Amino acid sequence: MSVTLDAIDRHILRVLQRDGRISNVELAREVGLSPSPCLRRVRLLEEAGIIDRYVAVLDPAKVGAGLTVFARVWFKTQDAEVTLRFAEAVRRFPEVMECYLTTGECDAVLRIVTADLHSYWRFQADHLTRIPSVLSVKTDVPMETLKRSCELPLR
Amino acid sequence: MSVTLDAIDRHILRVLQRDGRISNVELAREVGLSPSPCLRRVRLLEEAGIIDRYVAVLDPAKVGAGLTVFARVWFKTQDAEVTLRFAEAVRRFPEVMECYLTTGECDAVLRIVTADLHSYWRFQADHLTRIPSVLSVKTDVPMETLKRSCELPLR
DNA sequence: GATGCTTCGCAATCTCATTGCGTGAGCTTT
DNA sequence: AAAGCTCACGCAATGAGATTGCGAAGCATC
Repeated sequence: MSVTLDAIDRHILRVLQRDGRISNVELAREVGLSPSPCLRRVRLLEEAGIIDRYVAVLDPAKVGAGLTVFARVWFKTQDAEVTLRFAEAVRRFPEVMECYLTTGECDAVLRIVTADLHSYWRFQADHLTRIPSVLSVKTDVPMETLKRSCELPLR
Repeated sequence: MSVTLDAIDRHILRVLQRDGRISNVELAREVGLSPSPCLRRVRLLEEAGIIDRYVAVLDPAKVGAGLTVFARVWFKTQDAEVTLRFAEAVRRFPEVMECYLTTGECDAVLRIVTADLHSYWRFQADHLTRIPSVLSVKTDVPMETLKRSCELPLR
């Protein structure tokens, strides 16, 4: 199912990326439609998978997830089996927010979220380095987060 | 305003992180409350800033943002002025999804989202390298994204 | 054991989501 | 150019859910 996005669709998506719980009545007003065609467009965007889902965004610091650590991972070997096992393991840990497979310097980069450094080291020792695929881990702790956005650019 | 999260609050947050548009009636059923105290808890979590906001999550590939590139940035100098200017510039670009200031190898790491490699190079040439603070940029293109989650771990 | 505090559930009201239907604009065909 | 077709719009009715006030129950304190 292919949907070509017109200006109104993009306007809807921009608004919903900022406020996913806006009422349809207000959304319609913002994009210059009446409620029913507006809701119809939203439903089409959902069915087309363009809107994947709606989520609540929590304040990391207030739920004990204030620290972001990047972990660069080296694998023991470079085969499909090892990669698959690693992917499965990584999916289980809620602390792992993002995981990318890379070429070059290391084999994978993880963004890991914990309460503080102590929690992180415990996570690394107890879980990360115990994944059978993992040979070694190096960590980077950013001093400051300048930006973290969920809003994809449209056009 | 400090709110201590009990088991029900964490349950609510877990559900809302998965489905930010669940009706209050169904949310109440899932966490084992009646609708009114459930809604009251949600409102308190919002007012306390624990729930920061609600957003629609789009499919990057379907809105022309299929490529993730990590850009490591080196600054010309290391003072507050340069950092501040850089932060302001970075905030303006919707393509920059995340930006971290780091120590060690480079000065900043950016996660940048574009449609494809061609769009990325254009963005880098036209915008990124033209930020006055920026001395040089090196890019890392992950082969594969194994995980990208919005859900913070609770407890 | 009484009092105060907190959080619950119930009920009433009101807003909003949802669906069906008629209308008009734009495009194709003849 | 007119007729026909399609698509998206707005309106209206209905039903579901959000929201608020109020009384009751649990728990701690004194």
